[in-house]
Amino acid sequence: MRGRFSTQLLNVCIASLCKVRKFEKAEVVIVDGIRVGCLPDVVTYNTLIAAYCRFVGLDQAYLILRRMREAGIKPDVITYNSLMAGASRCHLLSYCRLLFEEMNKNGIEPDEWSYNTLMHCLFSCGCPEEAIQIFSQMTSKNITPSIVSYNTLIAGYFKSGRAVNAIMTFRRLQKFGFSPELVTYNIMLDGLVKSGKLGQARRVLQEFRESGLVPNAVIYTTVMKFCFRSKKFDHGVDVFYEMMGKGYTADVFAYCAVISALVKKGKTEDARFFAQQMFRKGAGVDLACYNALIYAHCKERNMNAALQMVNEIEECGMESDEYTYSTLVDGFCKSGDVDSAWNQLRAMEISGLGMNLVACNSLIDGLCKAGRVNHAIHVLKMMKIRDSFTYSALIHGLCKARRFRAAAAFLFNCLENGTNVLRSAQRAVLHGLRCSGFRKDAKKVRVAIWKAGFLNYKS
DNA sequence: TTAGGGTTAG
Repeated sequence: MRGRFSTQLLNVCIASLCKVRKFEKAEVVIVDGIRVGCLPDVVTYNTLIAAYCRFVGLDQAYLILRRMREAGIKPDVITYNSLMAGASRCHLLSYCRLLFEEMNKNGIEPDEWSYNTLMHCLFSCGCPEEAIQIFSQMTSKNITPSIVSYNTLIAGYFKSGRAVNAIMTFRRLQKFGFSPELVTYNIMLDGLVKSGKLGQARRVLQEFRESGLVPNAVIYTTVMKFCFRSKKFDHGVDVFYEMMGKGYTADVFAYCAVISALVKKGKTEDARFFAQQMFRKGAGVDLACYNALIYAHCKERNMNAALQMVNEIEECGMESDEYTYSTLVDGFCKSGDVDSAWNQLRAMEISGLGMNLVACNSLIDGLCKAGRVNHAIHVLKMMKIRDSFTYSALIHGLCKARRFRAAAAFLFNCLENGTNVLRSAQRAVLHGLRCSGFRKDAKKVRVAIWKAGFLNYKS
Protein backbone atom coordinates (compact mmCIF):
# COMPACT_ATOMS: atom_id res chain seq x y z
CA MET A 1 0.00 0.00 0.00
CA ARG A 2 2.84 2.36 0.97
CA GLY A 3 4.70 1.48 -2.30
CA ARG A 4 1.69 2.36 -4.44
CA PHE A 5 1.18 5.57 -2.53
CA SER A 6 4.83 6.49 -3.06
CA THR A 7 4.61 5.77 -6.78
CA GLN A 8 1.56 8.00 -6.98
CA LEU A 9 3.56 10.78 -5.34
CA LEU A 10 6.46 10.12 -7.68
CA ASN A 11 4.12 10.41 -10.67
CA VAL A 12 2.69 13.71 -9.47
CA CYS A 13 6.24 14.99 -9.06
CA ILE A 14 7.32 13.79 -12.53
CA ALA A 15 4.22 15.32 -14.14
CA SER A 16 4.97 18.69 -12.52
CA LEU A 17 8.60 18.62 -13.64
CA CYS A 18 7.65 17.60 -17.21
CA LYS A 19 5.14 20.41 -17.37
CA VAL A 20 7.94 22.95 -16.84
CA ARG A 21 10.29 20.93 -19.08
CA LYS A 22 12.75 20.04 -16.31
CA PHE A 23 13.57 16.64 -17.75
CA GLU A 24 17.01 16.22 -16.16
CA LYS A 25 15.52 16.89 -12.74
CA ALA A 26 12.74 14.35 -13.51
CA GLU A 27 15.37 11.71 -14.31
CA VAL A 28 17.18 12.45 -11.01
CA VAL A 29 13.90 12.08 -9.09
CA ILE A 30 13.25 8.71 -10.76
CA VAL A 31 16.75 7.44 -9.86
CA ASP A 32 16.37 8.69 -6.26
CA GLY A 33 12.93 7.03 -6.09
CA ILE A 34 14.31 3.66 -7.21
CA ARG A 35 17.07 3.96 -4.58
CA VAL A 36 14.48 4.19 -1.80
CA GLY A 37 12.26 1.44 -3.27
CA CYS A 38 9.74 3.63 -5.04
CA LEU A 39 9.57 2.07 -8.51
CA PRO A 40 8.27 3.91 -11.57
CA ASP A 41 5.20 2.39 -13.18
CA VAL A 42 3.38 2.64 -16.52
CA VAL A 43 2.04 6.10 -15.60
CA THR A 44 5.56 7.42 -14.88
CA TYR A 45 6.85 6.27 -18.25
CA ASN A 46 3.72 7.45 -20.11
CA THR A 47 4.14 10.91 -18.59
CA LEU A 48 7.75 11.03 -19.73
CA ILE A 49 6.94 9.71 -23.23
CA ALA A 50 4.13 12.25 -23.75
CA ALA A 51 6.36 15.12 -22.62
CA TYR A 52 9.37 13.98 -24.68
CA CYS A 53 7.12 13.67 -27.76
CA ARG A 54 5.83 17.18 -27.27
CA PHE A 55 8.94 19.07 -26.16
CA VAL A 56 12.05 17.05 -26.99
CA GLY A 57 11.66 14.73 -29.95
CA LEU A 58 10.22 11.44 -31.10
CA ASP A 59 13.60 9.66 -31.06
CA GLN A 60 14.11 10.44 -27.39
CA ALA A 61 10.55 9.31 -26.65
CA TYR A 62 11.34 5.97 -28.30
CA LEU A 63 14.39 5.67 -26.02
CA ILE A 64 12.10 6.03 -22.99
CA LEU A 65 9.88 3.30 -24.48
CA ARG A 66 12.95 1.05 -24.67
CA ARG A 67 13.82 1.77 -21.04
CA MET A 68 10.20 1.08 -20.09
CA ARG A 69 10.32 -2.35 -21.74
CA GLU A 70 13.70 -3.13 -20.17
CA ALA A 71 12.15 -2.36 -16.79
CA GLY A 72 9.55 -5.03 -17.53
CA ILE A 73 6.65 -2.58 -17.90
CA LYS A 74 4.35 -3.18 -20.86
CA PRO A 75 3.22 -0.15 -22.88
CA ASP A 76 -0.53 0.43 -22.83
CA VAL A 77 -2.98 2.31 -25.06
CA ILE A 78 -1.89 5.65 -23.59
CA THR A 79 1.77 4.94 -24.41
CA TYR A 80 0.84 4.23 -28.02
CA ASN A 81 -1.48 7.21 -28.27
CA SER A 82 1.28 9.54 -27.06
CA LEU A 83 3.79 8.14 -29.55
CA MET A 84 1.22 8.37 -32.35
CA ALA A 85 0.54 12.00 -31.46
CA GLY A 86 4.29 12.67 -31.52
CA ALA A 87 4.61 11.03 -34.96
CA SER A 88 1.59 12.97 -36.20
CA ARG A 89 3.11 16.28 -35.07
CA CYS A 90 6.22 15.47 -37.15
CA HIS A 91 4.05 14.38 -40.11
CA LEU A 92 5.53 10.89 -39.88
CA LEU A 93 2.56 8.98 -41.25
CA SER A 94 4.45 5.70 -41.63
CA TYR A 95 5.37 5.75 -37.91
CA CYS A 96 1.80 6.59 -36.97
CA ARG A 97 0.42 3.71 -39.05
CA LEU A 98 3.05 1.29 -37.69
CA LEU A 99 2.25 2.19 -34.08
CA PHE A 100 -1.48 1.68 -34.72
CA GLU A 101 -0.81 -1.73 -36.29
CA GLU A 102 1.65 -2.70 -33.52
CA MET A 103 -0.95 -1.84 -30.91
CA ASN A 104 -3.47 -4.17 -32.56
CA LYS A 105 -0.85 -6.89 -32.93
CA ASN A 106 0.06 -6.70 -29.25
CA GLY A 107 -3.57 -7.14 -28.23
CA ILE A 108 -4.07 -3.53 -27.13
CA GLU A 109 -7.42 -2.22 -28.36
CA PRO A 110 -7.08 1.22 -29.96
CA ASP A 111 -9.45 3.69 -28.33
CA GLU A 112 -11.17 6.86 -29.58
CA TRP A 113 -7.93 8.87 -29.12
CA SER A 114 -5.94 6.38 -31.22
CA TYR A 115 -8.48 6.66 -34.06
CA ASN A 116 -8.65 10.46 -33.82
CA THR A 117 -4.86 10.77 -33.92
CA LEU A 118 -4.47 8.44 -36.90
CA MET A 119 -7.33 10.20 -38.72
CA HIS A 120 -5.73 13.59 -38.09
CA CYS A 121 -2.32 12.39 -39.29
CA LEU A 122 -3.85 10.93 -42.47
CA PHE A 123 -5.65 14.19 -43.26
CA SER A 124 -2.53 16.31 -42.64
CA CYS A 125 -0.39 14.01 -44.78
CA GLY A 126 -2.76 14.24 -47.73
CA CYS A 127 -4.56 10.90 -47.41
CA PRO A 128 -8.20 12.04 -46.93
CA GLU A 129 -9.86 8.89 -48.30
CA GLU A 130 -8.00 6.71 -45.80
CA ALA A 131 -8.77 9.19 -42.99
CA ILE A 132 -12.50 9.01 -43.76
CA GLN A 133 -12.24 5.21 -43.79
CA ILE A 134 -10.63 5.27 -40.33
CA PHE A 135 -13.57 7.33 -39.06
CA SER A 136 -16.03 4.72 -40.41
CA GLN A 137 -13.89 1.93 -38.97
CA MET A 138 -14.10 3.57 -35.54
CA THR A 139 -17.91 3.53 -35.57
CA SER A 140 -18.04 -0.03 -36.94
CA LYS A 141 -15.85 -1.13 -33.98
CA ASN A 142 -18.40 0.33 -31.56
CA ILE A 143 -16.14 3.15 -30.50
CA THR A 144 -18.26 6.26 -30.08
CA PRO A 145 -16.73 9.31 -31.79
CA SER A 146 -16.42 12.37 -29.57
CA ILE A 147 -16.69 16.05 -30.50
CA VAL A 148 -12.90 15.93 -31.08
CA SER A 149 -13.45 13.18 -33.69
CA TYR A 150 -16.04 15.35 -35.44
CA ASN A 151 -13.81 18.44 -35.23
CA THR A 152 -10.97 16.46 -36.80
CA LEU A 153 -13.29 15.13 -39.51
CA ILE A 154 -14.73 18.58 -40.34
CA ALA A 155 -11.25 20.18 -40.47
CA GLY A 156 -10.04 17.33 -42.68
CA TYR A 157 -13.01 17.73 -45.02
CA PHE A 158 -12.16 21.42 -45.48
CA LYS A 159 -8.46 20.72 -45.90
CA SER A 160 -9.15 18.21 -48.66
CA GLY A 161 -11.56 20.49 -50.53
CA ARG A 162 -14.74 18.79 -49.30
CA ALA A 163 -16.46 21.90 -47.93
CA VAL A 164 -19.95 20.46 -48.59
CA ASN A 165 -19.23 17.37 -46.45
CA ALA A 166 -17.81 19.62 -43.72
CA ILE A 167 -20.96 21.76 -43.65
CA MET A 168 -23.21 18.69 -43.69
CA THR A 169 -21.31 17.10 -40.75
CA PHE A 170 -21.46 20.39 -38.82
CA ARG A 171 -25.22 20.65 -39.38
CA ARG A 172 -25.74 17.06 -38.19
CA LEU A 173 -23.74 17.44 -34.99
CA GLN A 174 -26.83 17.81 -32.87
CA LYS A 175 -28.28 14.62 -34.33
CA PHE A 176 -25.12 12.86 -33.12
CA GLY A 177 -25.66 14.34 -29.66
CA PHE A 178 -23.11 17.16 -29.75
CA SER A 179 -23.15 20.94 -29.63
CA PRO A 180 -20.42 22.78 -31.51
CA GLU A 181 -17.62 23.99 -29.26
CA LEU A 182 -15.18 26.87 -29.70
CA VAL A 183 -12.79 24.76 -31.77
CA THR A 184 -15.67 23.56 -34.00
CA TYR A 185 -16.76 27.12 -34.71
CA ASN A 186 -13.19 28.14 -35.48
CA ILE A 187 -12.70 25.22 -37.89
CA MET A 188 -15.99 26.10 -39.61
CA LEU A 189 -15.27 29.82 -39.89
CA ASP A 190 -11.72 29.32 -41.10
CA GLY A 191 -12.76 26.61 -43.58
CA LEU A 192 -15.68 28.62 -44.98
CA VAL A 193 -13.57 31.77 -45.38
CA LYS A 194 -10.75 29.84 -47.09
CA SER A 195 -13.19 28.18 -49.49
CA GLY A 196 -14.72 31.56 -50.30
CA LYS A 197 -18.14 30.77 -48.77
CA LEU A 198 -18.42 34.13 -47.03
CA GLY A 199 -22.23 34.12 -46.76
CA GLN A 200 -22.22 30.82 -44.87
CA ALA A 201 -19.29 32.08 -42.76
CA ARG A 202 -21.43 35.07 -41.75
CA ARG A 203 -24.24 32.72 -40.66
CA VAL A 204 -21.88 30.54 -38.63
CA LEU A 205 -20.38 33.63 -37.00
CA GLN A 206 -23.88 34.74 -36.01
CA GLU A 207 -24.62 31.28 -34.57
CA PHE A 208 -21.34 31.45 -32.64
CA ARG A 209 -22.31 34.83 -31.16
CA GLU A 210 -25.69 33.41 -30.12
CA SER A 211 -24.09 30.28 -28.60
CA GLY A 212 -22.82 32.18 -25.55
CA LEU A 213 -19.35 30.64 -25.91
CA VAL A 214 -16.55 32.97 -24.83
CA PRO A 215 -14.19 33.79 -27.73
CA ASN A 216 -10.44 33.37 -27.43
CA ALA A 217 -7.46 34.83 -29.31
CA VAL A 218 -7.60 32.13 -32.01
CA ILE A 219 -11.22 32.74 -32.96
CA TYR A 220 -10.72 36.52 -32.78
CA THR A 221 -7.94 36.18 -35.36
CA THR A 222 -10.15 34.02 -37.60
CA VAL A 223 -12.97 36.58 -37.36
CA MET A 224 -10.50 39.32 -38.28
CA LYS A 225 -9.49 37.39 -41.39
CA PHE A 226 -13.15 36.92 -42.26
CA CYS A 227 -13.64 40.71 -42.10
CA PHE A 228 -10.57 41.31 -44.27
CA ARG A 229 -11.72 38.77 -46.85
CA SER A 230 -15.14 40.47 -46.87
CA LYS A 231 -13.32 43.77 -47.55
CA LYS A 232 -14.42 45.20 -44.20
CA PHE A 233 -11.00 46.44 -43.17
CA ASP A 234 -12.06 48.89 -40.50
CA HIS A 235 -14.29 46.26 -38.94
CA GLY A 236 -11.34 43.82 -38.93
CA VAL A 237 -9.18 46.33 -37.08
CA ASP A 238 -12.06 46.93 -34.63
CA VAL A 239 -12.11 43.18 -33.90
CA PHE A 240 -8.36 43.38 -33.17
CA TYR A 241 -8.95 46.17 -30.62
CA GLU A 242 -11.96 44.36 -29.16
CA MET A 243 -9.71 41.36 -28.54
CA MET A 244 -7.13 43.54 -26.78
CA GLY A 245 -9.89 45.29 -24.83
CA LYS A 246 -11.11 41.93 -23.51
CA GLY A 247 -7.66 41.32 -22.07
CA TYR A 248 -6.30 38.93 -24.67
CA THR A 249 -2.70 39.44 -25.71
CA ALA A 250 -2.40 39.89 -29.45
CA ASP A 251 0.11 37.28 -30.53
CA VAL A 252 2.20 37.02 -33.66
CA PHE A 253 -0.68 35.37 -35.58
CA ALA A 254 -3.03 38.26 -34.87
CA TYR A 255 -0.43 40.89 -35.75
CA CYS A 256 0.57 39.04 -38.89
CA ALA A 257 -3.07 38.84 -40.04
CA VAL A 258 -3.71 42.53 -39.52
CA ILE A 259 -0.37 43.69 -40.98
CA SER A 260 -0.64 41.65 -44.19
CA ALA A 261 -4.26 42.67 -44.73
CA LEU A 262 -3.38 46.36 -44.35
CA VAL A 263 -0.39 46.04 -46.67
CA LYS A 264 -2.55 44.34 -49.31
CA LYS A 265 -5.07 47.14 -49.00
CA GLY A 266 -2.21 49.62 -49.54
CA LYS A 267 -2.45 51.04 -46.02
CA THR A 268 1.28 50.72 -45.36
CA GLU A 269 1.34 53.54 -42.79
CA ASP A 270 -1.23 51.69 -40.67
CA ALA A 271 0.64 48.43 -41.18
CA ARG A 272 3.85 50.07 -39.96
CA PHE A 273 2.04 51.32 -36.87
CA PHE A 274 0.94 47.77 -36.00
CA ALA A 275 4.42 46.40 -36.76
CA GLN A 276 6.01 48.92 -34.37
CA GLN A 277 3.47 48.00 -31.72
CA MET A 278 4.24 44.30 -32.24
CA PHE A 279 7.99 44.84 -31.80
CA ARG A 280 7.42 47.07 -28.77
CA LYS A 281 5.22 44.48 -27.08
CA GLY A 282 7.65 41.66 -27.87
CA ALA A 283 5.04 39.48 -29.54
CA GLY A 284 7.69 36.94 -30.57
CA VAL A 285 8.15 38.02 -34.19
CA ASP A 286 8.93 35.01 -36.33
CA LEU A 287 9.86 34.30 -39.94
CA ALA A 288 6.29 34.45 -41.31
CA CYS A 289 5.82 37.84 -39.72
CA TYR A 290 9.15 39.11 -41.07
CA ASN A 291 7.99 37.97 -44.51
CA ALA A 292 4.82 40.03 -44.14
CA LEU A 293 6.97 43.07 -43.24
CA ILE A 294 9.28 42.42 -46.21
CA TYR A 295 6.16 42.32 -48.37
CA ALA A 296 5.19 45.73 -46.95
CA HIS A 297 8.57 47.24 -47.95
CA CYS A 298 8.32 45.63 -51.39
CA LYS A 299 4.87 47.17 -51.87
CA GLU A 300 6.44 50.55 -51.14
CA ARG A 301 9.24 49.71 -53.61
CA ASN A 302 11.73 50.21 -50.78
CA MET A 303 13.98 47.28 -51.63
CA ASN A 304 16.86 48.48 -49.41
CA ALA A 305 14.56 48.31 -46.39
CA ALA A 306 13.37 44.87 -47.53
CA LEU A 307 16.97 43.61 -47.74
CA GLN A 308 17.72 45.18 -44.35
CA MET A 309 14.89 43.07 -42.95
CA VAL A 310 16.50 39.95 -44.49
CA ASN A 311 19.67 40.83 -42.55
CA GLU A 312 17.60 41.08 -39.38
CA ILE A 313 16.19 37.60 -40.05
CA GLU A 314 19.74 36.24 -40.26
CA GLU A 315 20.84 38.17 -37.18
CA CYS A 316 18.01 36.45 -35.26
CA GLY A 317 19.44 33.08 -36.31
CA MET A 318 16.66 32.33 -38.79
CA GLU A 319 16.98 31.51 -42.47
CA SER A 320 15.01 32.97 -45.38
CA ASP A 321 12.41 30.57 -46.75
CA GLU A 322 10.59 30.32 -50.08
CA TYR A 323 8.16 33.06 -49.07
CA THR A 324 11.03 35.45 -48.32
CA TYR A 325 12.70 34.85 -51.68
CA SER A 326 9.45 34.89 -53.69
CA THR A 327 8.43 38.18 -52.10
CA LEU A 328 11.85 39.69 -52.89
CA VAL A 329 11.79 38.39 -56.49
CA ASP A 330 8.38 39.97 -57.00
CA GLY A 331 9.44 43.18 -55.24
CA PHE A 332 12.51 43.61 -57.44
CA CYS A 333 10.46 42.87 -60.57
CA LYS A 334 7.87 45.47 -59.63
CA SER A 335 10.66 47.99 -58.96
CA GLY A 336 11.94 47.37 -62.49
CA ASP A 337 15.16 45.69 -61.35
CA VAL A 338 14.75 42.28 -62.99
CA ASP A 339 18.48 41.48 -62.72
CA SER A 340 18.32 41.65 -58.92
CA ALA A 341 15.14 39.56 -59.08
CA TRP A 342 17.02 36.97 -61.12
CA ASN A 343 19.87 37.02 -58.54
CA GLN A 344 17.34 36.37 -55.75
CA LEU A 345 15.94 33.40 -57.66
CA ARG A 346 19.47 32.00 -58.11
CA ALA A 347 20.17 32.55 -54.38
CA MET A 348 16.98 30.69 -53.57
CA GLU A 349 18.11 27.76 -55.71
CA ILE A 350 21.60 27.74 -54.18
CA SER A 351 20.12 27.73 -50.66
CA GLY A 352 18.47 24.41 -51.54
CA LEU A 353 14.89 25.69 -51.71
CA GLY A 354 14.60 24.99 -55.43
CA MET A 355 12.76 27.14 -57.94
CA ASN A 356 9.48 28.18 -56.42
CA LEU A 357 6.51 28.48 -58.80
CA VAL A 358 5.41 31.89 -57.50
CA ALA A 359 8.95 33.31 -57.75
CA CYS A 360 9.37 32.03 -61.31
CA ASN A 361 5.97 33.41 -62.31
CA SER A 362 6.84 36.82 -60.89
CA LEU A 363 10.15 36.80 -62.76
CA ILE A 364 8.46 35.81 -66.05
CA ASP A 365 5.97 38.62 -65.59
CA GLY A 366 8.76 41.09 -64.72
CA LEU A 367 10.92 40.07 -67.67
CA CYS A 368 7.96 40.36 -70.06
CA LYS A 369 7.13 43.80 -68.75
CA ALA A 370 10.78 44.81 -69.19
CA GLY A 371 10.56 43.65 -72.82
CA ARG A 372 12.86 40.66 -72.26
CA VAL A 373 10.47 38.00 -73.55
CA ASN A 374 13.18 35.61 -74.76
CA HIS A 375 14.69 35.61 -71.28
CA ALA A 376 11.18 34.90 -69.91
CA ILE A 377 10.86 31.89 -72.26
CA HIS A 378 14.27 30.71 -71.00
CA VAL A 379 12.96 30.82 -67.40
CA LEU A 380 9.79 28.98 -68.45
CA LYS A 381 11.90 26.17 -69.95
CA MET A 382 13.73 25.78 -66.63
CA MET A 383 10.48 25.36 -64.69
CA LYS A 384 9.28 21.88 -63.76
CA ILE A 385 5.78 23.05 -62.76
CA ARG A 386 3.85 25.76 -64.60
CA ASP A 387 0.36 27.04 -64.03
CA SER A 388 -2.27 29.39 -65.43
CA PHE A 389 -0.33 32.37 -64.10
CA THR A 390 2.88 31.34 -65.93
CA TYR A 391 1.21 31.16 -69.32
CA SER A 392 -1.04 34.19 -68.86
CA ALA A 393 1.99 36.37 -68.05
CA LEU A 394 4.01 35.02 -70.97
CA ILE A 395 1.15 35.32 -73.48
CA HIS A 396 0.58 38.91 -72.38
CA GLY A 397 4.31 39.56 -72.80
CA LEU A 398 4.43 38.05 -76.28
CA CYS A 399 1.42 40.13 -77.32
CA LYS A 400 3.09 43.25 -75.97
CA ALA A 401 6.13 42.41 -78.11
CA ARG A 402 3.71 41.97 -81.07
CA ARG A 403 4.68 38.28 -81.37
CA PHE A 404 1.06 37.23 -81.76
CA ARG A 405 1.62 33.93 -83.57
CA ALA A 406 4.05 32.75 -80.86
CA ALA A 407 1.48 33.81 -78.24
CA ALA A 408 -1.20 31.88 -80.15
CA ALA A 409 0.99 28.75 -80.14
CA PHE A 410 1.28 28.88 -76.34
CA LEU A 411 -2.44 29.57 -76.06
CA PHE A 412 -3.29 26.55 -78.25
CA ASN A 413 -1.17 24.32 -76.04
CA CYS A 414 -2.91 25.58 -72.91
CA LEU A 415 -6.37 25.12 -74.38
CA GLU A 416 -5.49 21.57 -75.39
CA ASN A 417 -4.04 20.70 -71.95
CA GLY A 418 -6.87 22.34 -70.04
CA THR A 419 -4.62 25.03 -68.49
CA ASN A 420 -6.63 28.15 -67.80
CA VAL A 421 -5.38 31.34 -69.38
CA LEU A 422 -6.72 34.73 -68.35
CA ARG A 423 -9.52 36.03 -70.56
CA SER A 424 -7.57 39.27 -71.02
CA ALA A 425 -4.60 37.31 -72.44
CA GLN A 426 -6.92 35.35 -74.76
CA ARG A 427 -8.46 38.60 -75.98
CA ALA A 428 -4.99 40.14 -76.51
CA VAL A 429 -4.02 37.23 -78.80
CA LEU A 430 -7.26 37.43 -80.82
CA HIS A 431 -7.13 41.19 -81.15
CA GLY A 432 -3.42 41.15 -82.07
CA LEU A 433 -3.83 38.48 -84.75
CA ARG A 434 -6.79 40.30 -86.31
CA CYS A 435 -5.05 43.69 -86.31
CA SER A 436 -1.87 42.23 -87.81
CA GLY A 437 -3.79 40.68 -90.69
CA PHE A 438 -3.62 37.06 -89.45
CA ARG A 439 -7.38 36.64 -89.77
CA LYS A 440 -7.26 32.86 -90.43
CA ASP A 441 -5.12 32.31 -87.31
CA ALA A 442 -7.50 34.48 -85.31
CA LYS A 443 -10.43 32.34 -86.47
CA LYS A 444 -8.60 29.14 -85.45
CA VAL A 445 -7.88 30.58 -82.01
CA ARG A 446 -11.50 31.68 -81.60
CA VAL A 447 -12.75 28.16 -82.46
CA ALA A 448 -10.23 26.58 -80.06
CA ILE A 449 -11.35 28.94 -77.27
CA TRP A 450 -15.00 28.14 -77.98
CA LYS A 451 -14.32 24.37 -77.99
CA ALA A 452 -12.33 24.52 -74.76
CA GLY A 453 -15.08 26.57 -73.11
CA PHE A 454 -17.72 24.13 -74.35
CA LEU A 455 -15.76 21.11 -73.05
CA ASN A 456 -15.23 22.78 -69.67
CA TYR A 457 -18.93 23.60 -69.51
CA LYS A 458 -19.87 19.97 -70.37
CA SER A 459 -17.54 18.52 -67.71
C1' DT B 1 -6.09 13.58 -29.72
C1' DT B 2 -9.01 18.51 -32.57
C1' DA B 3 -8.67 25.18 -34.37
C1' DG B 4 -5.24 30.35 -36.44
C1' DG B 5 -0.24 33.30 -40.16
C1' DG B 6 3.17 35.13 -44.90
C1' DT B 7 4.42 35.54 -51.73
C1' DT B 8 2.64 36.28 -58.06
C1' DA B 9 -1.05 38.30 -63.31
C1' DG B 10 -5.68 41.10 -64.95
